[in-house]
Amino acid sequence: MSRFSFHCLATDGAARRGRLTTPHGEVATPAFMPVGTQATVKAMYADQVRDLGSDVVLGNVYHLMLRPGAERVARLGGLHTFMQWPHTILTDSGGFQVMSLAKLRRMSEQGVEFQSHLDGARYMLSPERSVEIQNLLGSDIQMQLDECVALPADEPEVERAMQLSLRWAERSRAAFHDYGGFDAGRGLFGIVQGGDVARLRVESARTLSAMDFEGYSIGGLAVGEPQAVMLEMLEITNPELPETKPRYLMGVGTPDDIVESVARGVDMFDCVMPTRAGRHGLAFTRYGKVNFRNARHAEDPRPLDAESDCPAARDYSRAYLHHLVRTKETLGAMLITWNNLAYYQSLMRTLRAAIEAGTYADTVAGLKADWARGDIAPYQA
RNA sequence: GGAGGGGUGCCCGAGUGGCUAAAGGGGACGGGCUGUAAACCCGUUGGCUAUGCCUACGUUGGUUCGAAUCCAACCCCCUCCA
Repeated sequence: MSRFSFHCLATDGAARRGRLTTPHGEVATPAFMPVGTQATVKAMYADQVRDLGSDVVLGNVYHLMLRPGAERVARLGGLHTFMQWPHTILTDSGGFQVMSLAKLRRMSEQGVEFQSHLDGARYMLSPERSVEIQNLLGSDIQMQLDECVALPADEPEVERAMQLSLRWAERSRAAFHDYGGFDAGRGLFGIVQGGDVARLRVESARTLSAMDFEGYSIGGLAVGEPQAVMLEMLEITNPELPETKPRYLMGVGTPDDIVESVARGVDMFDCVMPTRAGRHGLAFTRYGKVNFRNARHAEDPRPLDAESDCPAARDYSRAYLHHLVRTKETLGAMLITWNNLAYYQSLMRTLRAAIEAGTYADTVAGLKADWARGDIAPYQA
């Protein structure tokens, strides 16, 4: 079993090509990590997710503590065994639910009291309990409990949440040792907060850096602010983080967000975009987005992308995908999710190769030109 | 032949005198989705020479200041009885 480690293999400007090692394998960075909140990447087999080139998937403390319960997962052999994913797992601490379930929680210095969205039962999630749960699950890359604030927000509110997150970072760090995460060779990431306020971002990043985490997450972005603001925050934050540690931009994003963030030194991403949008009939391709609900696909016999390696894109007609989406058939969600994750992972391969080759800027320019060109011409029968 | 029930916008369906171009579904058309309370959510959906007018609740006629709503006749559909 290997311990958590990170090595930078190449750089191109601020962009970094790296390799992250965890007890469950290696992760090529920049990496996109599919979201598997409830111990499944929705509409996908674990083997498929792996075959597309995913080195990591996410799980979520909040959802898994409610069902099936962290202790139960531990009794069943841990999350890797439970969900048939023998590779690296990253877990979110529940910090995002502080924002997304704002109406169902109460904050205190001690932690967050959630009222379950399932049955109304009350659960106390402290920084210590979150780390305990992540270790019960057997997570390789763990997140401190933090408070994620939706933007726009007033500066005092952003600062309060950021300072609280720093205090929780210290408690999480201690708990990570107490619950055996460090000894097991796992990693714990501190989470930079500070909203859209440069001063707060810098203070958060510097304070966390001094705590010597295995990696650093950048949270509280893509939560309502324009992309330009997010990118500006990255430019301010990343130079304050240790060069020797991985940087994870939480919850981001669109293909464009990803290429721009990699250019600013981000190593890891996760986002529900490819999976959720896929279930909703929206495909991501090298020539932009394709909305399969639209009537124009109804009699188009062409595949989504004849040159793709993914069967979902290569072997099925657009007319069929349109039909499956229209009829809300499960297979439609499966195929488009499959295509989307295939596209995202191929994009990440492209970015990694470009950094190695030192051609990142040109490569991204080419990608953007293709996206801007849009979908292939309308079908003429 | 008799008794009862019913005909509403693309479809189903609510509405039983004015607040009704007509609830709610569905369908159709489009948009959104960023550490997943999301196989979900949100718009639009009669026409026009548009702060108004026209057409429209089976058909025709009537009552009324005003009718999808009340009355009459007729045409269809359903159930039961002969």
